[in-house]
Amino acid sequence: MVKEINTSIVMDTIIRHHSISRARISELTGLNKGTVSSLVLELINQQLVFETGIGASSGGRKPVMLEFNGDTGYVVGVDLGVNYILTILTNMQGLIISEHHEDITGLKSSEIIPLLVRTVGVVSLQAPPSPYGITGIGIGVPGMVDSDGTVLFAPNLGWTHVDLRAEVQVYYPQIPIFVDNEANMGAIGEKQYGAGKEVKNLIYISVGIGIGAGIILNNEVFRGTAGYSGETGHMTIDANGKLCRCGNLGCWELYASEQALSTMGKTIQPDSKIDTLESFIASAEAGQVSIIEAFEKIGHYLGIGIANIMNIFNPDLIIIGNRLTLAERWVSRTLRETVEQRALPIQRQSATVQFSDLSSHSTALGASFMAVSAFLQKSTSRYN
Amino acid sequence: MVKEINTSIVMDTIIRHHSISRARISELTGLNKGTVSSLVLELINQQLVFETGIGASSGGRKPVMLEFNGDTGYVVGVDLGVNYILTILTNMQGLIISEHHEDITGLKSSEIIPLLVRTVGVVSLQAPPSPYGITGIGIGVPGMVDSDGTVLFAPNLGWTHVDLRAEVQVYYPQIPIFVDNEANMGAIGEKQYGAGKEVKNLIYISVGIGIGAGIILNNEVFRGTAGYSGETGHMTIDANGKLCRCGNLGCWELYASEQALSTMGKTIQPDSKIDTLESFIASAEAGQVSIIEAFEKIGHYLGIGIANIMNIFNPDLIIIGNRLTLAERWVSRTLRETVEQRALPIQRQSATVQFSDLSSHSTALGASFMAVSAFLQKSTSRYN
DNA sequence: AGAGTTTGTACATTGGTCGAACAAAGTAAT
DNA sequence: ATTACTTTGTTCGACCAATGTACAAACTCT
Repeated sequence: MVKEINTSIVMDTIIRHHSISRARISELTGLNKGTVSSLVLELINQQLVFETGIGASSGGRKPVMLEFNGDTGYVVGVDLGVNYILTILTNMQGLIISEHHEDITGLKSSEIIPLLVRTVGVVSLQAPPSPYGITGIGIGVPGMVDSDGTVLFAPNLGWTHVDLRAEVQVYYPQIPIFVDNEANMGAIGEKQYGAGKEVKNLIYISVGIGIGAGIILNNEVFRGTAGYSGETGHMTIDANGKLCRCGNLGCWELYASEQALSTMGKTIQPDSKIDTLESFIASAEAGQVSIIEAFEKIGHYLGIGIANIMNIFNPDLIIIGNRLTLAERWVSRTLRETVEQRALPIQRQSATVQFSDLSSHSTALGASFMAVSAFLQKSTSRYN
Repeated sequence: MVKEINTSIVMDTIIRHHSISRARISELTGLNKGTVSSLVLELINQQLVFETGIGASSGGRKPVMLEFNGDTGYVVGVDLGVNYILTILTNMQGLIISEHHEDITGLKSSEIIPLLVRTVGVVSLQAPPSPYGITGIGIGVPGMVDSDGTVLFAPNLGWTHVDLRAEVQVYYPQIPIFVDNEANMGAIGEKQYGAGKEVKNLIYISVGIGIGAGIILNNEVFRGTAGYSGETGHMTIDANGKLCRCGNLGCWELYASEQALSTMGKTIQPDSKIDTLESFIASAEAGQVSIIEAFEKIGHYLGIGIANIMNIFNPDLIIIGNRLTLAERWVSRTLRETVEQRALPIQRQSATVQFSDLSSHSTALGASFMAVSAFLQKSTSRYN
């Protein structure tokens, strides 16, 4: 039991430092040299770690460097979007080995899951031979997910109470499957592989058709009591504002998402069929001032909500992800100006706001990391 | 190291169950009977626990019941308000032994600390003889406090960068002192002794002149990266609303605090000197409709912010504390109606909203508990 | 070449939990 | 009352895993 914890600590240290000697692990963790030696031996036997060679001396015997064996197994990460499925195969270090993109516009919900399973199959076949094979599948979904992997409500997919984990599990009975909200997965992705590596408290704001947030506090995802935290899109920012379909007035996402953009677009060009984000971007790139101004307005309103989040959480880092990052160029300035004006000075000092590092891969990478994390936990526990 | 953890577990179990046998502790914790026996023996020797007698048999030998010795020592909790100091002496179980209230309206900040120290002395003298004596002092302050116990900014006291802990420590060099934000202390108080006992995620909303929040997530206070979380009073709820002195527009506390009430009062009766909360309450009790409507409006706006907090955190419980609880009668209805209308249905299902259980003592009790908690941690650790 | 460093392993020691046995104290049925 | 069965709490040896010490190996520096 103590051993499990120590094994985890050693494993984490090796992963974090990429290449490290036993002696240095002992220093960093405070564990005895002998203890480290024996734990490392077990990890090597499990093929989770290997010796890569001799390092540079610091005045004495040269150290034997250890590395995490990123290719000890592979995992699948799925970003199930409103109109696409992005499926990736990564090794244990988040290196993308294979990637598959599928458009699902117009598909019925009953067709989506089989297709999703098929894409998992496609990328899995690209996995090189490895000691552990495919060790897990993670899936990020645009909706509320409970702790059993059931999608309770995904408005933009039209799903209610779909037991996604169970349905996928049928096809892969042996492989652990993890389903979570797309914003949580995005937050995990950024924390692990993106801008949030060095950070304890980060909020990932997923701006697509609506707005959701993945909340990482003290290095762990905070899901709330029932798993429904992060519904920031329905935070009121205008007490007497527009009516949202949720019943509330002045919800943030009515002012600062693709849906807001679409509403603005209708005012600008009532009979145009410019409606997708891509088409707005094209117009902006072509220099259409009214569209650029629309983006700037979106940036402004994003800033208002972000200032709120700063004031409430005092995070290290706020990352803006999902589709609206495509418009960073036009929303960024007003966003930053608004945060500058509106957040408390003391909050601005400690927090950074930035757009996603991993661009469109945050969620898929986060999903794959959930599987990696579970695998490592199992492997370093006694009963595996 | 393992022993410390197990000792803590045993101690917690005893405290939580008030009266419990060794056998039952072993069952509940999963620890071996022999292990529990030996750990309990040490706790008894430390006078933290004692045997209270024989319990009821469940078909075999009668158990020896164990109880936490609440009177093994005493702690002081201070609620430093904007115009009062409330100082209490409690035993280790939060039982108030002595209480002292002091009005500080009009006092200069240089006079406050000596007075605070004096009140601590007054209540301390009421402590009965005990094995450990006064084991700690906790102080809740209406402002931002860093991890060193320095009050960085307390606008309503007019304090900037006051090293409160150090200044009090001078008078009590041997006693550990804990300084934290008043809302954090309130949240701790409610969690430990009030409505939040059974709950993992609770947000305590302190509504006084401004609004602050104490955030408890997964049973622990969440303070944010630099310790400035919970500044919910400056959450924008009206994007184009009134200008706040913080520089932002439409801050929550402009619409839902004593300061909001005071603003409304000026509109209702421009030349009246009815300005304090107490005078508004007196008017409402006298049946003055315009004042009652003002309270109802406050309730409405409180509801808007609370719905936001529900949507963001998905907590088990939201507790409204501090001065405005005095007006519960008039704000409660509109508050609940607004939350009902505005929070997502799924959030309302899992969360409860209520006014403070401990009325005006939440903060002082929370402050005293911080001291208790630190004492127990020290006592159950090896080096004490 | 010799002295001093650093790395990693070997082994006895130690702290602390666990399991099993057992004594003490009770209940329930005959 | 006697007997059988439960439950509680302690004792004691076994065992697991971390620690400290010693030491060999490998290296640097003078």
